[in-house]
Amino acid sequence: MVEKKDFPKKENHHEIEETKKGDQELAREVKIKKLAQEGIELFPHNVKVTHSVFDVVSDFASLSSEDFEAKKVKVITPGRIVSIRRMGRATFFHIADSRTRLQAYIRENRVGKRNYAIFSLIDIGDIISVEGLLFKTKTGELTIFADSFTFLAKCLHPLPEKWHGLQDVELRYRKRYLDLIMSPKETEVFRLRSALITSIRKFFDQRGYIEVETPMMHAIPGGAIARPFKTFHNALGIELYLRIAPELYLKELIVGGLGKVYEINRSFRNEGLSSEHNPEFTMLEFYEAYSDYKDMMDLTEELINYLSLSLLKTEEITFGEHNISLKRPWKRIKFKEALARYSGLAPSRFDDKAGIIEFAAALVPDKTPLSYGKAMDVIFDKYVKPNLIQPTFVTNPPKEVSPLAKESRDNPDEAERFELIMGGMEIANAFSELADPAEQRKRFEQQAEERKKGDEESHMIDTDYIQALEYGLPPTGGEGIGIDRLVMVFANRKSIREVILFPLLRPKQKAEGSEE
RNA sequence: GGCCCGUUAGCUCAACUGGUAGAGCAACAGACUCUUAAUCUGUGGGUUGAAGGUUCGAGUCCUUCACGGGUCACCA
Repeated sequence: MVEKKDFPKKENHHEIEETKKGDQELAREVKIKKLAQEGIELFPHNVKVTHSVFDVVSDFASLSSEDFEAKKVKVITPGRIVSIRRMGRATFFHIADSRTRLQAYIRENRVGKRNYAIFSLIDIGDIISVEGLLFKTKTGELTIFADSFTFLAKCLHPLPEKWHGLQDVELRYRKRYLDLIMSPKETEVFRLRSALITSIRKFFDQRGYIEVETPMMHAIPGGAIARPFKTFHNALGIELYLRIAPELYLKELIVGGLGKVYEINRSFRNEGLSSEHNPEFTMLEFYEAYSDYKDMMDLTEELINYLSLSLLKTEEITFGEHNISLKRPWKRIKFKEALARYSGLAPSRFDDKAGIIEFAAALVPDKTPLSYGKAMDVIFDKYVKPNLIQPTFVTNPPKEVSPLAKESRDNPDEAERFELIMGGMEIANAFSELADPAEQRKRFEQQAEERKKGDEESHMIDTDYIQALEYGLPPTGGEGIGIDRLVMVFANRKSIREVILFPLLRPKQKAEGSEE
C-alpha cells in the first residue's frame, strides 16, 4: 500500500501547474530534444516576414487559381499552428493570427526529406513562419505551398480542444492568452474596445477638449461616493488612496482655465465584484466650462450615437434579449417620476419621507438606517434601473446623494444631475457642477456627518478642493461614463469580465496540507 | 458577505436510486501526396478540486475548506 507521504508535497496551485507534466508535455520535450540535436533554433531572435495571415487572406482570397499560376505570389507568413492533417508524405495545416486562419501545404518532395522529418516534430500550438507560393486547392481554399518553414516559438503545452475551444470560464479569465488563441471572437471584443476609446478621443479632440492625466494616488479620495483602496508612501510617510474618481482634479483644471478637459483612465473602488463591477474600472470623465447638465445630455447623446454609427454602423444595438435604439432624442424622465412609474407607488407617497424610508428599508433589511435620499436611491436601483433598457436620462435625483452637484433651479431638494441608464445599467452620471465654495463646504460637512454615523462611503472634507472653488469655478457641466459598461452594451456582453482582459480574480490559494 | 449551482484525462463532456471511472478531440505507434472537425488500425493517459466522515463499498451521501458561475446587498 502506498503511503500518503510518498506523493509529492503540494506547495500551491501555481507550483503544481508549473511542475506537473502530463504525457503530452513529455512528448513535446522529446521532440524539443530531437530538434536540438538537429540544430534547430526554437526561439530565434528575429524573423523575416512579408505578410500576416490577415494580410494574405484579405489581399489574395479573391484571386483565382489562374491568377496565382500567372503571378506566382510568394509570401513569408508567421502564425500559430492550430490544426494539422498529416497524410504520409504531405501535410495540410492551418496557421492563425488573432483574426483569421490560413491553410498551408507541405510536401516531402518539395522541402526535402530532412525538412519534412523536422516538420513531423511540429505540434499544434507552435509558432512558425511559412515561406512559399500561394495557390488554391481543388476545393478553393487559399493555401501556402511551403518551400520552407522556420520555428518562431515552441509551445510546450497542448492547446484546448479545437472544436469546442476553451469553455471553462475561470480558465478563460486566468489565462486570457489561451482564450485569445482559441477564440478569435473574443479578440473582436477587445478590438472593439480599443476602437471605441480611439473614437472617444477623436470626438473630444475635435471639439477642442484636451486630454489630461490627473493623479491616481490621492491624499483624500473624492469625486464619488465609494470606499477606497488604501496604500502607503514610504518616503513621505503618508497614507494615500487609489482614486475613486478623477473628478475634483479635473474641476481644478477648469478653475485653472483649461475650459474643456477629459481623462480616460482607471479608477478604483473597494467594493464587491459582480457582473457589472470590477474593482478597477475605466472611466471617461469630461468637463466643459460655460455649460450645464442639459448640455451634457446633448453631448452624451451625440457621443454615443456617433460611436455606434462609426464603429457598429448602426443605431440599433442588440443587447442580450433586447434591442436598444440609439436614435436621438433619448428619453428624459425625472427621478421622482421614474420612481413612481416603476415602483407602483403613488407620486404623493413620496412626500411621506418616513413612509418611503420604511418602504426602502424593507427592501434591504440588513442596512443601517437610511436617509430619505438614500431610501429613494434604493427604490430606484431595485425597481427603476432594471427596467430602463432604452437609453434614458434620469434627471434631478435627491440633492443629499449628490454632494458635488448644483441644486436644481426648480426644487431645492433635487440636484441638477442626471444618470444615463441603458440596458438596465448605469452608464453615465453628470451634473451641473457645484461652484459655490460655501455651499460645497456645507455639503462636505453633511457627508462627514454620515461618515461619523458609520457610512464609510461618504465624502471626506477636501479643503484643497474648496479652496480651488474659492478662486472661481465657472458654470460647468461634467460627466463620467463607465467605459467597461459601454463596451458591454456595444459588444453585447452581459458580464464586465468579458470586456476586461484581466478581470480581478481571487488568487488560487495554498492547497490544504501544504503548511509546514 | 448571504443563498443557489458547479469543479471527473491536456480540452469538451458522460457515468441511473451508492456497486469494475468512459467517449470525442488532443497525445503516442503505424498506413496514407488536395486534406479541412481528414480517414483507417492499434496504444497509453485519472490521488474524480482538497481534507475529513458515513458505508462491506463513495465521482455519487454528509461536514469543512478552496476556486468559479448565478443571484441579493454596496458602488460606475
